[in-house]
Amino acid sequence: MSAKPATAAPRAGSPDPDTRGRLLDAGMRLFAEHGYHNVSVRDLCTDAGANVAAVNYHFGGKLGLYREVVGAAITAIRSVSETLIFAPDGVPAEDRLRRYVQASLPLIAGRDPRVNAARASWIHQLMRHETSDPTPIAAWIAEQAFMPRVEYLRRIMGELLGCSPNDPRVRRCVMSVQSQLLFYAPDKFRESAFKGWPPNAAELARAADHIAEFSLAGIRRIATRGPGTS
Amino acid sequence: MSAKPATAAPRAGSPDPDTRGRLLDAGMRLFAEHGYHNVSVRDLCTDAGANVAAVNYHFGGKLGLYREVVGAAITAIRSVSETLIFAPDGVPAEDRLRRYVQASLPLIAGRDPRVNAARASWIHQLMRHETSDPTPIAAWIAEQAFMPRVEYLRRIMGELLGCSPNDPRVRRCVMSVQSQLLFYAPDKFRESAFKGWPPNAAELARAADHIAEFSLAGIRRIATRGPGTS
DNA sequence: GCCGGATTCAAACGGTCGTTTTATACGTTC
DNA sequence: GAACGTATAAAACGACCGTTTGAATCCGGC
Repeated sequence: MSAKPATAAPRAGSPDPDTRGRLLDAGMRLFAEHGYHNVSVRDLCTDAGANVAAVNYHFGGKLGLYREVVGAAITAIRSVSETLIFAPDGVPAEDRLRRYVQASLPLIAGRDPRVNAARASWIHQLMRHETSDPTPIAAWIAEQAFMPRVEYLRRIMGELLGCSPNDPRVRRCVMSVQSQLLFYAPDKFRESAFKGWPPNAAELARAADHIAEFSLAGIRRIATRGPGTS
Repeated sequence: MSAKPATAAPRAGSPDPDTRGRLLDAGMRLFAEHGYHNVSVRDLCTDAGANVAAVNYHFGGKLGLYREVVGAAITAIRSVSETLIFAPDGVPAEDRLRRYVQASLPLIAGRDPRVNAARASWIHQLMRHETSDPTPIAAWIAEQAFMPRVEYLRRIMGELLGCSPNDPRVRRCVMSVQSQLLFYAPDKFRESAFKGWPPNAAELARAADHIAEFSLAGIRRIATRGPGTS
């Protein structure tokens, strides 16, 4: 399978669109679908039309390919966060929360038509796999892909509650919102066990509206109670 | 050729406290910890001090042992639901929801001192594994262990919202509450990625209080909006 | 032509997997 | 004591795993 010249260095600046690229693509799809541990090197190479040895040659091993693919997904999700989820500080906190919820939910569920569906929900499917079966890079994924959005939510929540972002109520309200959103991440168990799952795009929009209003009311209620302990 | 001894009762009334019982015990601990796919028959037999062939002899295979162990856990969790989580219909709906949340959370997190910690959080750890890597009995687990509590929550929610349990708002409020609770299920990813996780018993009690008040306010807010669509 | 590095390939490595086979010991019942 | 069903034990089965090997192939530069 050689129709490409592939002039100079293999990984430095060269385009190298052949085997290496197809392996990255296959890794993105298969790892998201089945998780790191449930995809074999032979699966990847068959899908990419490459030889079994290609993964070791180009990435130094299965984990090397995983690392690279996760890195690409992280930069993708961070740029999506900046453009679609976050809003300038001038916007009222309530509206920023609504936007956060409305934009996050289709992204988490992998159904945002504006972005490559695979690339968008990728990191969430992947984190769900890490949840029960962590790889060596689990902490790195959390720090790079997850924490920026949590920090953003914490700032909003501090404003809504009228307290420091370090108040324990902030943390608990952040978890309340975030847990409702993550509930919609692709989930093989719910898909196979519950009828009507996953929800379609229209239902997803209604769910986002529900989560925003439900949570804003909850936050207002928590704000009326004194600062909590711990 | 023999997966089951045909004639006499190998499982019914016979004491058989030896290998078979130790395998069930090992299965309960190891499957909950690592999930079905990440525990090998040799792990189980080593832990139980049995021969590799014992699993096939007593349970007809690895899946047979899993089935039996899950069945025991399901009857355990259902009896716990009856005694600790549910309340009679006479109790006001708000109080029933509070009780549901307060009792569920330590159970889901595996930190209820009143019940065998392993047996209690068992089914939740297990469902988390099924989430990313389902076994053939995933749907059965959901139906037997999960749906009864969801149905109970739906009745409460119908009362609180003042509408039929079939109103779509009921379903969405149930998911809002349930997602906040399930967020606290044992989770290797969060453990390895976030400091301060998992929360201790005191923080867990505060979290339950937070979830109850947060959710009750959210529900009251949703109740003021007309019946939703879908 | 030929060289040298980059890439691909078929084959095999050692290892673990779930399961099966074969043989041996134990406890009853005849 | 012989026969029989039950239970455990050691060894092996075929399949798959991630990785490595070593030879074959390509291609620009000499």
